[in-house]
Amino acid sequence: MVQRVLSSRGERLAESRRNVTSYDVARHAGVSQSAVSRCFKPGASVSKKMRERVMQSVQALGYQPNAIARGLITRRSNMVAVIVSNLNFYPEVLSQLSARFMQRGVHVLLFTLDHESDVARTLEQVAQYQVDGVLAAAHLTREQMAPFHQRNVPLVFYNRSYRDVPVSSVCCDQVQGERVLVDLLAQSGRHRSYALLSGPADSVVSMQRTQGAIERLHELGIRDLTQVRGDYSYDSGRRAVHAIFEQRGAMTDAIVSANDMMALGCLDELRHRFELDVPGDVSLVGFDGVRAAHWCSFDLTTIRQPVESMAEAAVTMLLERIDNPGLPAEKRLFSGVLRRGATLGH
Amino acid sequence: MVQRVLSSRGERLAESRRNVTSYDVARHAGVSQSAVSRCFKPGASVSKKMRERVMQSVQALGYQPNAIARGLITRRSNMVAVIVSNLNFYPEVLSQLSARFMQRGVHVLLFTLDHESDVARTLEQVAQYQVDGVLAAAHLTREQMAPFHQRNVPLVFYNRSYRDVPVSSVCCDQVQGERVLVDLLAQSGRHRSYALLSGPADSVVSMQRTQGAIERLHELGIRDLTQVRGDYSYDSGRRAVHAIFEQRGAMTDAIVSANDMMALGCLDELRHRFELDVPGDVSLVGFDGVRAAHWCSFDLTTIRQPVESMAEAAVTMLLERIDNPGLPAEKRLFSGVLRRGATLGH
DNA sequence: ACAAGAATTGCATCCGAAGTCAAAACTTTA
DNA sequence: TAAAGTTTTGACTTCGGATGCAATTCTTGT
Repeated sequence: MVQRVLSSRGERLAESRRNVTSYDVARHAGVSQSAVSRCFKPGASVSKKMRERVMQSVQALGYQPNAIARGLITRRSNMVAVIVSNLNFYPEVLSQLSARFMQRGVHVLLFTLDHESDVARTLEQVAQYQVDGVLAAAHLTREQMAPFHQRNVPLVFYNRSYRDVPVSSVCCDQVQGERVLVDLLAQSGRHRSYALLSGPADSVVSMQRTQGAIERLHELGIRDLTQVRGDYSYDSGRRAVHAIFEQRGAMTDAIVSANDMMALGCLDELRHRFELDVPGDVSLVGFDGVRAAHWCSFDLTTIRQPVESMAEAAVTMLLERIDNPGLPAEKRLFSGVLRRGATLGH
Repeated sequence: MVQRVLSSRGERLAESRRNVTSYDVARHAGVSQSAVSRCFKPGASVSKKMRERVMQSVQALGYQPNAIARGLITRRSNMVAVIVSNLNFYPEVLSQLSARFMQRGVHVLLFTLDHESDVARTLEQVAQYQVDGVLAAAHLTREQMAPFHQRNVPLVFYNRSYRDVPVSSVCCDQVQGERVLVDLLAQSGRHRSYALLSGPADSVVSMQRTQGAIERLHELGIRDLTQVRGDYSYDSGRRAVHAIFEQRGAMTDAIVSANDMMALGCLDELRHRFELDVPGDVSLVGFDGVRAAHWCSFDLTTIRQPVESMAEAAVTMLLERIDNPGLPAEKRLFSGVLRRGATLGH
């Protein structure tokens, strides 16, 4: 049957199954394969006549260069791996990153981690796909970074910095942001009792934020504070309110949440379950500056991460290092932008 | 200089720059390259002794098969393209899709479209990367699908269906969902005047929803309704309220929004700017079932898209068709799940 | 111990584009 | 118009792993 298809007129059919290759174009145009290849390379030495002839055949056959084959020989896949842990806050980040990479003709191989646990398996996959670079919004151990360094695959971290490892990163200054928030709380009302709501135990970002807050509270002479833990989600924010009030009765009148989602959960729970007034009875601050924080129902006081600038910086840093592997590691730290909402007593 | 590096002891250095290949492993283990390759192929004929020897060298050298090279010869990249238009509602979808693909060892090449406009350029890229399949949550014209059909690259649409084109899709039944909502509105209160808030003009989903609502309203003998248009965003929902009241005075007491985000915008604007009671003064329904719709501040009545089932179905359909290109196109339609919140008068 | 059969292994080739280098085709100059 | 110089072009090799097929090794039965 296949035989029959291939005979006589069958060439068409057979071709539609196979991909159109540069050889096909070459034959059609009556030139060599190299010539075709050169027509797709920007600065190559090709005469006008040649280029026209080739392009005509390209059009006629609907030829598309095979990026896989090209990647094999050039050792450049034009793909980067983007590794994100959870998509809670990251949808905004991811869409920024993706858009910016695409704009520069780089393709994104997406890896999502459910529990920051299957990192090892994921990294194996990343390595096999010969990506030109890795943008990680997830925690890697030093050992896990090693293969990339060895193979000269640049690695840029998003919102994870490693104090003692010379690796590039783009971060929002969690500590400073948290200090600003605490100062604001301290100034704006005389709060009797503070509660800190942190994120998951394995989140470095959460740890930094909580630490930053504690540090500043201590400096201000406030040592008496409740600490509870959530998982960054709205629901865990709601639950946290109960945990806080159980620990300290209704004393608590200032809550510092490690992110906006949990803060919104707190806010709703305070208002609707406890029928408390925010900011009348309790002051509340978050961190991130997610969309919902700006909604009229909430109007949360928070620190907005400059996602656009950070994404731009991360993308640029990575691409620069791909083009120039010699560049040293660099850590860029962005300040968050205070957004003063109505969740703060005065 | 390179010469010097290559001489004598330099082999090491040179190797660390280059990737470890199956040849390197073969040499190290004293076997042929084919043998190494076979050790990585599941059902291949390899003796225990051989496998052990090879794997030892693999460990020693830290060999990772090159997925690009493999893809070239097998014509299977093990990558699928996921094309999403905007990430408003899609973060949830995307994380579902990504997780499920990863789980099955398939890699996701992500393409995000800002304006559903640069589809053409994007598709070119997709074609060049030899993906095994395409999962599109964006609108393609028939001509844009053609190349994939020709090259036998399966294509599955997410929430876009094409009545007359035999192409696979997984959709939520927009029309039926909207009818349920309208029925609920009609039953639950005697509304004087309905307003329909639709999404962007080029969104097929929005069109279906709006049409579904209009159809059912007509069937119920309600012809007198206001129509305004938003862009799916919270802010456009807020603006829409003004537009509605400008058109019909304060007559309107039922708003049917084409998605949740805009509905939430309406809700906030109604309550906070207009100081109206929802559901006392105005009833409101959305569509999608996003997380925020469930938050206590809103408790929106909406139709939840069964994202998990839909993602699972889409992934399965695509992978099945990759493994078996003969499978016919199939359209799967999921019913939305009514979520009755507190935004409905009675 | 030896032939027949089954299981392994290695050789050679292929996938599709890119780059090297020498041959061929053009220009310029004397 | 021939020689020298410049630009284009094509033959051939390469990237790294997979696979058909022949050669080899290992079983098994007699």
